[in-house]
Amino acid sequence: MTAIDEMTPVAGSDRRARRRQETIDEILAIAEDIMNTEGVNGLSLSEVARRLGVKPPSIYKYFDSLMAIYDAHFERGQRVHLEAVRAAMGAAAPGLDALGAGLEASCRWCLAHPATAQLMFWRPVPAFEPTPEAMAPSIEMVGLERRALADAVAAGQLGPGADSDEALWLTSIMVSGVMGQTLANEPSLPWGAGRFSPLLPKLIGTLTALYPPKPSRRRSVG
Amino acid sequence: MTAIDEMTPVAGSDRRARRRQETIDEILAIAEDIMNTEGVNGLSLSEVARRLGVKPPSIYKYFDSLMAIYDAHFERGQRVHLEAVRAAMGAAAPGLDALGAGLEASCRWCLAHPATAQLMFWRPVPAFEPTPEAMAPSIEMVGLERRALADAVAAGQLGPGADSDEALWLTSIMVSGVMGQTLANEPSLPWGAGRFSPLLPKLIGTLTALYPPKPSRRRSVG
DNA sequence: GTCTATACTCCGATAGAC
DNA sequence: GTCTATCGGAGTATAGAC
Repeated sequence: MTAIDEMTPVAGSDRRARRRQETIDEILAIAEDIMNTEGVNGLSLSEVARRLGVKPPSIYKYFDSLMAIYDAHFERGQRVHLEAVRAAMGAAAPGLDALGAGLEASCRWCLAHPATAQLMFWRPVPAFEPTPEAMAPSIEMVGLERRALADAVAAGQLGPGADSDEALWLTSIMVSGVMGQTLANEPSLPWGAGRFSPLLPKLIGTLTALYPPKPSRRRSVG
Repeated sequence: MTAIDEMTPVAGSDRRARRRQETIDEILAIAEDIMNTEGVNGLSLSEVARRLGVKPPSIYKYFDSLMAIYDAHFERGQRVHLEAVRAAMGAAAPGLDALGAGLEASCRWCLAHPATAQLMFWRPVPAFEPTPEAMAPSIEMVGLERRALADAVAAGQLGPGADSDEALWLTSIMVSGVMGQTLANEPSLPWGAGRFSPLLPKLIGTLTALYPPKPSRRRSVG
């Protein structure tokens, strides 16, 4: 539930540009705080200004509109979330391990950024439509998961049917289900506690039952 | 996406009381329409009055506040949803069939009433806390599912571990995942179409892999 | 980049006449 | 049970002085 803090590097090392970027970062962090406490729809330009210690018109020097703040936060969320998942997958063995590690990292990140996760994955603000640029990281995200499934098939951990859109959608349903129930019912419990989050590994394990590998020549099975 | 229409029977057959109840029903139907088009948070007393053809103060003759409208709609949603699930389960064979039929009926109902479902299961309005009376049907709902799991164990369709809280939570995760992905990504497709809703039976089927029945003396296996 | 001032629209809710 | 009138507040956004 801490705000995304990201030291955005600034192109020219101009002091003014750096100061400006800091203000933008601060606005986005405040916006996330507001959404976490007031709900995603509770974000307002006026409240951002109030907490930043300026008057509402000043915000327009940094963002064109309230929706622009939503969009910038959405884009940043997608990007940081993607990096968290990528790092977790990279630290695990390719295949099922990487898939499980990535999905757990995704859930942990969503639990730490509940409002951002809702904005990204549940679209509770009808008036907000993310720009294509903001959506870009999510395409890469799908690619990561797809590759992990293919690796699992290549390693003999899953049957060939797992290298498919269907398997991808099944995993997204499982993660979405665990996250949805966790965020709605026990948002303040740490990951691994409560009724739902401990069940993620068991759910991912069902992929093995859904796409059983050929029993011959499989690697690393206990 | 049609509004819940419910002919609420009125105690005394007084004409005035009947007319009043009709107005209340109409207000709730309008409220659902507004939430379906403007988002759950987009509900406003003024808009209800506008569509009903009266001035905002008149609404207060029927509901004490905006939150009272949320609560009445929440309570009605829980009740009607429960009845839909109960009917579907009652028409199926006890055990896994009834469980699957109930969960599918639940999903179909949620897809037909997306805003109500979000209000009931995702709580997107932070200022709204349902009253205990409004929550009551959801307890009965859990009982129905729990009984179906127990029946499935008794019938030898699932192993004894399925008569458990864990199995209950797993099914709720599966349903929540399918519904969340469907409502967020393909809310206007009919049930059974698209990427996610066709996968519900497959997910429920994984219960058999998670809680395998004793291979002896099982009934009705293909 | 900050501010004041302003224009505008919307909201929930209440008082009191009819 | 309807209305008018009103209160008090919220919000987004722009114009223009400094």
